[in-house]
Amino acid sequence: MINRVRGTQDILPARFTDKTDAQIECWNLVEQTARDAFRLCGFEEIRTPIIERTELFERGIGTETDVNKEMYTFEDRDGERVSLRPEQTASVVRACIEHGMFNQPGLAKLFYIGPQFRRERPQKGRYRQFGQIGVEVLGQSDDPAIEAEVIEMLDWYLKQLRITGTELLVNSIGDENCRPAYIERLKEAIRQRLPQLCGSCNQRYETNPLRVLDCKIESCQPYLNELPVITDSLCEPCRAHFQSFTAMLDQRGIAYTLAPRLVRGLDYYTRTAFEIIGSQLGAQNTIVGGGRYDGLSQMLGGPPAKGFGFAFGIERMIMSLPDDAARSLKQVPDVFVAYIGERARKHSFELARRLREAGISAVVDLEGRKLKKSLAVANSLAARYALIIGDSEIDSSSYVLRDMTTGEQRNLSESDLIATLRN
RNA sequence: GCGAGCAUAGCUCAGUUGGUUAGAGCGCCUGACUGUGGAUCAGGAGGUCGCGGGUUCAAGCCCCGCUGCUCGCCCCA
Repeated sequence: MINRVRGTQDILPARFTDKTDAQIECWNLVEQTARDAFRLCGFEEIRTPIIERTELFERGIGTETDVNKEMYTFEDRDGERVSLRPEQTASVVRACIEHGMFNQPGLAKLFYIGPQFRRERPQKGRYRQFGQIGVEVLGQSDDPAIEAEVIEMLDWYLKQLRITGTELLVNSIGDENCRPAYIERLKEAIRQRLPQLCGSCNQRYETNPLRVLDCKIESCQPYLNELPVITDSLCEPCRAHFQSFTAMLDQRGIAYTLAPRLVRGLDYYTRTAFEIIGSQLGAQNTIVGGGRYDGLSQMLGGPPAKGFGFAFGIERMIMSLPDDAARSLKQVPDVFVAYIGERARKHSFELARRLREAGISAVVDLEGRKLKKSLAVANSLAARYALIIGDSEIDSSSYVLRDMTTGEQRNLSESDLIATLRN
């Protein structure tokens, strides 16, 4: 017995599993709804390789972080270091640079859907291979209208999925002009409180002071509230940008909460950062994270370009879905064709082909079962109708169509049959 | 990287202070019903009790090691 590798999942038809984030119906719902919602706003799909040069991710993330330890990295036969993508923003920006997409007029408004890989300890809603959907807007403009539009689109998407009870948190984390000075002020303030703060806060004081701000430890909370917030330290352009952004959310009637302690860990993030949190999952309650990353293109060796985007994990989105979300999506055949005898069997295959040509999904018994067994299979597949064909049906060119819900049966000619099955 | 829990049929689980042939429900197969599913009834298949070692007259049960899974912590691009 060879099992799947740790932290990966098989996505099965719902009738084979109760685990919603392993049901193909849920995945299709989340993915298809995204494609539809994003297309309405003029976004175009992009697919990038799941394998990239390790350097691509190291540039943006830095080599010494333990993010690196969580990458699947290996040496290719020719000695090149490659990694399974741990995120996709860098890949999308790389593709834009590589194909000169910034040279087209207007913005590149892109979305992607696909697997990503992080070698973490698996736990609830967290896998080593996980699905992610993301949106990126790249180009020369950093107009806050881009941010408001993207968030409105995301809001619409969540509404389409009937996910409610979410909260939008927004913040500005400044840029290279105002953030360094703020970080110094923050470190100074943290230094005063180091003895009172928890162990990981003490560690983050050294490695990533901004992250102290979103420590979840209860005993740290009173001290965190005393720390200076970045919103008070923004330079004038950043302050104006953020004000304009929130004003646009107001105009669009999108509710939000100012979250001055919402931060991002990496250097290329600038200005607007946001998250959408849900009530479903306790401490791990972030459903969507996003923000502006104006520094990334240049960091990857491309032209100066502004960027804004978000991403979310598909498994976690599925867990936020209402319970009945995927029920209507179960794929059931329109008709199951059952036959009696060898002559009818041949006839069934031909008839099934004509039904399929008419756009009707038809499943024929391939096992030579008795009528009774065929109907039992039709029942377990939840087929809407069963078609019963025997010698007398062939001779009279009139087939028995059985409604599997009511048990009602009608005799129909082939053309009436097709008309009925098409609804 | 750290911690906790779990591992018995396809699935969900029971299995007494260690006792002889390891059970149930659901599902699956066959039949009652030679051309009618779901309901009922009768029968059947399916298990190296995760793996390896130890204790014992005797281990699914106790002990040790390993592996796997799950859930936390850390981290979260």
